[in-house]
Amino acid sequence: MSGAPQYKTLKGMQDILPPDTFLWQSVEQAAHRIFSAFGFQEIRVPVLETTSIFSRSIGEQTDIVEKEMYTFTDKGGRSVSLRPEGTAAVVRSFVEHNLHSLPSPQKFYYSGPMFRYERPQSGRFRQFFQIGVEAFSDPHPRMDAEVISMLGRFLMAIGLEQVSFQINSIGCEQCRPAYKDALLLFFADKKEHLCPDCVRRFDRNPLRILDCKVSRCIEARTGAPRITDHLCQDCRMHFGKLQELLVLLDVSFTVNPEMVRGLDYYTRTTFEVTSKGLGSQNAVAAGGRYNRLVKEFGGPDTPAIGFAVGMERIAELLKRSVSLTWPVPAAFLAALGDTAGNEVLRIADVLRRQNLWVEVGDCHSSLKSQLRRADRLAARFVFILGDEELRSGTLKWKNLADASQGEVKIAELQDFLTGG
RNA sequence: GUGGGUGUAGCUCAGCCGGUUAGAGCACCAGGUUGUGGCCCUGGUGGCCGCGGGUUCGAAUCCCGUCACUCACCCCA
Repeated sequence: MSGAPQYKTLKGMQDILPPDTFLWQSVEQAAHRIFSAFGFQEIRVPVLETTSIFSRSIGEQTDIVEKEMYTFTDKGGRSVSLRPEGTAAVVRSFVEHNLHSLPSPQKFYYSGPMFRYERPQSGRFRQFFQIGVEAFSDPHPRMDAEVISMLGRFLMAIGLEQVSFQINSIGCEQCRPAYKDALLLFFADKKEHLCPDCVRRFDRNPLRILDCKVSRCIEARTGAPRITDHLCQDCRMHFGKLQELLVLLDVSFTVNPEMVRGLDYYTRTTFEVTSKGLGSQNAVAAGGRYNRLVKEFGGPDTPAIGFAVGMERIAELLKRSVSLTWPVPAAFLAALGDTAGNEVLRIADVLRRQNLWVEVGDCHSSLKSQLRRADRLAARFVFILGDEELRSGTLKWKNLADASQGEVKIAELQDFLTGG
């Protein structure tokens, strides 16, 4: 064998291999099933977009835009970027194709790879997969509740129940500025008690001080004003109604006024689903309402709400509770000699047309080695075709699990396999 | 971008106070007489001991550098 491989995946990128891919498929199928029941339809958007689509929506000042995007100039001299998240591109598509003219509300889901140039760590990759949803045109908290409960149903469907929902409202353009001022006022004389990161946050994004993990910052922020106490009338009613509906829909949650989201475009409702035991990257899904983004993209004034779930993190959690299973062949056809080898190919073709997984042995290998291969694949049945069987038009069958065996006519093989 | 940890066979690891041809388990392949897998036995394939330099008679082992992986910070799904 060769030594160190010449080519490897880039840092932060990974191959998803069997049997993991089977797990991924089942998660994707569950998403399609659950989301469809809520009226969400799939949308597929490019992974590459004009850079400004992301910088404008996510926020020029955010880390994502400032230092984490895969941005380059294409051969036409345009600045393009691999998408660091899905919402911006879906909003672009919504506006570009006038999707507001579809029956309202317009509900979409998508899945695919996202890219951020970050230092990888547990649960964090440079290419990572998200399944996301976006619902447009409904400003009512009913839609917030629908989207959040759908996320809950999805996580339940895939068997992920040891998670906690946290919700918050970060207000709107009416009430958030005043809250920000209150926060700045509160921290103004406590600046020297804050960690260096938070001193920086004080100027750039004071809300972030609220979820700093440094103990002296936690101390410094006791008694800090809470966003939930500074919401305007409309935002407060919206948030209250949402909680009422979540209770009605049997979604258990906690209100976390200190939860801050990283993207600039959120208004009012934000939420996050976390799981213990994922290391520090413990969010498996997150989202929120963004009522101004469509308009900012040149579309009609359209409210919207969405979320994204992190596939790698979900898969990681599921791998601990579900044992990964490989699919097994329905039949392994062992043949002895050329004539039998040909016949077995013909039989395999007939069975495969019925979508049965059939493997064929090497007719020039010993029966022993063919059986060993069948055993390794854990085939449900082995069928043996040699000179004797060719003469009588039969096959010897063997059940590898209990070593039982018998005979079956070639013509009746299909019934044998599909009948029971 | 910052800090810690780790790099020996496909996988999990031993060897590491320097000393003969670098090991184990698992996995893989082949045999253990005629057309029967698993279990067992035997044999085999497979390592520039991450890479480069230094110290030394001699380096997987000590030193320096570098790269990769990993965890954490930052940030986030």
